[in-house]
Amino acid sequence: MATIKEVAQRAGVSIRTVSRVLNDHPHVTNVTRERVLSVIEELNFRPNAAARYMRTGQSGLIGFLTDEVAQNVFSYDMIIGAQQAAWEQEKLLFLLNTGNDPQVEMRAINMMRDHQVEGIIYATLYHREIKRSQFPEDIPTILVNCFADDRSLPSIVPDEIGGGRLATETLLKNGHQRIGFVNVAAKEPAPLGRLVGYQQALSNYGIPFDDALVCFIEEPFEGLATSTYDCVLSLLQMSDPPTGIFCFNDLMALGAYDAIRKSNLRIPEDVAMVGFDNVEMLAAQIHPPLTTIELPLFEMGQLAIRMLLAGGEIAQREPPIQHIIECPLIVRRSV
Amino acid sequence: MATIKEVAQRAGVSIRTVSRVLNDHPHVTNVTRERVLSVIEELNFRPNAAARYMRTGQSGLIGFLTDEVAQNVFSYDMIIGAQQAAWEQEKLLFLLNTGNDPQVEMRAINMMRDHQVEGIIYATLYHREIKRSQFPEDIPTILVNCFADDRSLPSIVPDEIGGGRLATETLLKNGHQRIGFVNVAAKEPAPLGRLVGYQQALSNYGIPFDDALVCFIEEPFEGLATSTYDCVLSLLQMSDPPTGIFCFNDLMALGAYDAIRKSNLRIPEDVAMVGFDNVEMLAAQIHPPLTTIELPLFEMGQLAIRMLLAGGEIAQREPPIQHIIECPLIVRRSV
DNA sequence: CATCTAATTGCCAACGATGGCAAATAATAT
DNA sequence: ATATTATTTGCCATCGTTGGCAATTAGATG
Repeated sequence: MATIKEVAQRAGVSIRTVSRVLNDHPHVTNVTRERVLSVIEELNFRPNAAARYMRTGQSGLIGFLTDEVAQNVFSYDMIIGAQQAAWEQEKLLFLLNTGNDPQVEMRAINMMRDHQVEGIIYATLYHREIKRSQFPEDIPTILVNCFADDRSLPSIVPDEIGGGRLATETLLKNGHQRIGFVNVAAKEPAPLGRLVGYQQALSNYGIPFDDALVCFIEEPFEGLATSTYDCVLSLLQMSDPPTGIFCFNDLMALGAYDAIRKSNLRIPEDVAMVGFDNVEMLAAQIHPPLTTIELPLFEMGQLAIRMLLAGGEIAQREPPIQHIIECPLIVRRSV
Repeated sequence: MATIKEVAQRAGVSIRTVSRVLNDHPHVTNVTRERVLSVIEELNFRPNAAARYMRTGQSGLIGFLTDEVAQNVFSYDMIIGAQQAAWEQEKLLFLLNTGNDPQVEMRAINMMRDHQVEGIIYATLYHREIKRSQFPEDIPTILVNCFADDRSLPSIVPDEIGGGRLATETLLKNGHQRIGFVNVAAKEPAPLGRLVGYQQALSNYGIPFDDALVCFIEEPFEGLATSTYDCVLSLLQMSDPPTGIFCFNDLMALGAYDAIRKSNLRIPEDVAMVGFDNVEMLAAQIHPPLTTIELPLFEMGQLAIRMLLAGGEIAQREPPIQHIIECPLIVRRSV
């Protein structure tokens, strides 16, 4: 690999002059500049980023740490969004999935630090709280889909309550009065928040909350669709069954579809469905295509990088920004 | 961030001694070593990777380039496999998704080169041929799910023929004689290979090939499940309909499921199904769970990194290794 | 033609770490 | 005590790049 020294030699100038050309500094005659440029082309020279960092202190590197996000299809869009935003500013992204192992997490952060990342994004699969103390004080850090226990780090999280409300109101708006909600049992912001949204929507429409219409799927979540199937089946066997069902996520909606069909009911004529997450592969492909609330993962990843790179202005603001991202409705054909 | 110089100063030794401690070199008394170690701890010092690279030439960085892999849920496991293998050897992975834009691809490769990656993995979403000329000569490169036009780069691809054969034989072994194959129409290794495998399996069982049983879904592939739905429906309306169906991928199997149910047939009692890809979220969640052929993406990603890091031994072998990875059968309940 | 200013170019010291070699110190033998 | 060897430590150049400052060259003016 050619170095600036070789370029200088070949062009018959000093390395200082080459450096001037590289960094668009003044005080180089056009003829010299052209000559240098052509040698650069000829040798296919590119400045060494590590050496450049040594002088400038700018590594151009960002760490993207995830607990198990990268393992899960639901969330890959976040990484793409981040990568794209990084690309726009000529930054490179280190991807590291820790599997939510604190040991691995620590080593990972150390590795990132070794490589002088300009900042770290930490993204979680499930919306949850994390400990501030895991993260170094001296590296700008942005949280995605999670927030620090003491709120001392900027974070970007989805509006669970708003999403739950929007899903429910979508059904209400279409005339449904009895609305089932298949939730999960975890005490986390997503199930908790969406339930609040569900209740808010009902109350907005003056409909009393009936807890017989809400069921909670227990962990483990492996057979999520199957558990939902059972749950929806019993919901439909009530004396006064729901005509609309809101599922905690799209995968569960898949199980709900099966249960509804099993009960010889049609979607959306007999039972309307709204999901959550907008996993394209599922929601757009099942029959009928699922109306769902989008978790704007791409935008969240993108925003994270942009906030990070905005540096002083945004990332360092006190108190740190807690971004709550709206979750839009994606209308398909299940309502 | 502390430097080696500060550590040396604080410990009352020269930087050379600190360097010796850091790199486990001999000729340091235990008491000195302990003292240095404690200062390192105290200052939370970690050697600067860029500076270290400058002397050693080892960046510890690997570029993971994808065309659109990272955009697609089908392929995410590949990245995780790669990242995990890199982690094992203390390497960091740059993830860059180019969206299959040659311009972006070139810039991406340049950026990786700037950062002195020790190698590049290039992975494609669909199994296909790529041009050798896009890639630099002077950086070890390994292809995943694709191969170079002149076979001059090591590559790792799935055994499409074997997978197609295995899928078909799974149905044959279960007594099915009329087996439908819903393929896609592209002239690429995957559809072409799986069709060959399908034919081989039939011939192994002495069953004549009937092209009325094979259909080809045309691009665009957006409504893939829906197109498959139509296709399977007509397959089932034949005078001598198939009792087993092999789908090009799991998503299409989703459409096939709908068609089979629509025809008032049961899976697997009336019609057995085999998919391809083993997309957990689909295959394990639909009802009944889908028996499918696994595309071992995790292993492919892992192997790519391992080959790269094995360096001289494997990566540089002439002619370059063309790894063909077997696709195992995942038995669930649809056969 | 000498002088002065402006425009261009080059020398060199950093950045943080490593490793060859020399120097200093300690341990042993004479 | 001195000489010899083994052990431990330190000085310094180096990696590729940038930027301050000095040096050179060209151009303009008296």
